[in-house]
Amino acid sequence: MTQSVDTIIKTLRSKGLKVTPQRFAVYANLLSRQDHPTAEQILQDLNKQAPTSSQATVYSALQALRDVGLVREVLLEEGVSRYDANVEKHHHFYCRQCNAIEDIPWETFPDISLDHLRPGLKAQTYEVTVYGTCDCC
Amino acid sequence: MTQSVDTIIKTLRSKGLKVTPQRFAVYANLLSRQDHPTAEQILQDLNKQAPTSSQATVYSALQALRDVGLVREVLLEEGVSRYDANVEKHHHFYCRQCNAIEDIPWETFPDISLDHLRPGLKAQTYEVTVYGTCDCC
DNA sequence: CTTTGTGCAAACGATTTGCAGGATG
DNA sequence: CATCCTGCAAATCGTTTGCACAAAG
Repeated sequence: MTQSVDTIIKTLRSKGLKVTPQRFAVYANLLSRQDHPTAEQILQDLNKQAPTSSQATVYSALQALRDVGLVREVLLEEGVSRYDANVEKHHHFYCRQCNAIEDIPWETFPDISLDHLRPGLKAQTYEVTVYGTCDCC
Repeated sequence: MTQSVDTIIKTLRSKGLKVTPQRFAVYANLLSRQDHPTAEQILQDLNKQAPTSSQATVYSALQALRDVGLVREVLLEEGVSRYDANVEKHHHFYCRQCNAIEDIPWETFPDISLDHLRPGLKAQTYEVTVYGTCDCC
């Protein structure tokens, strides 16, 4: 999942986004982690050593990345958006104990047929969310 | 899904909740609708004719109902919690156009085996979320 | 009567916005 | 050099809380 600086820059440019240190940092940070951090956590992480980004900038970077489809928003915890740089089809596991979110590979479950939905609903995609507890809990 | 006044009162009592007009109204309102309203929408609805409940009361009623398992919180829209009086196992359809949320009966999809999750994850339940557009969109 | 619920207004936390400077393509 | 981005502070929105009063069991 970790990519070279050049690749990241090319990806951002290919989506028409100007490459700034802050935006690069947000996206690179997200690509480098396997958890699903909140905007606040990313901000903390980026400013751990030295201040590099402001709050508003992190929020707007995430918005831009989401708008161009490089980042997905995950709504599983009350009150906060969490972010995921994995935009391939996949499912999620949510730990009710520690609120950890983990990706589940798409192939883990057999494909579900959406043919039996009530007529009138036009389905585009689906995903499975599994609730439980993880190792550390 | 609509139940008699008596049944609703008995249900609330059976969960150890004091039956007040406001709490009754919130629960009855939720039972009577098939959409998945926000706290704000319930408040509006209840106070449409005449003011019956305050904002804080609706929020605390929803909290109480959720705590005893009579109501489920649905997190599919950014920034808001929506509520569902259907606490049976079921799936959800989310309309990306109008943000409508609709229940999908559990039997619509074949049961998924959770046996192939990475070892270490203890699954309790799962649910499928289908994204698409609905009739009116 | 004791406990729990209600209502108001103020407090809160996550996210957004307005606007003046700065950096990018 | 025109456009888009950054940072700050103030604003907004959903939700929670403190506290005095009222109602339920």
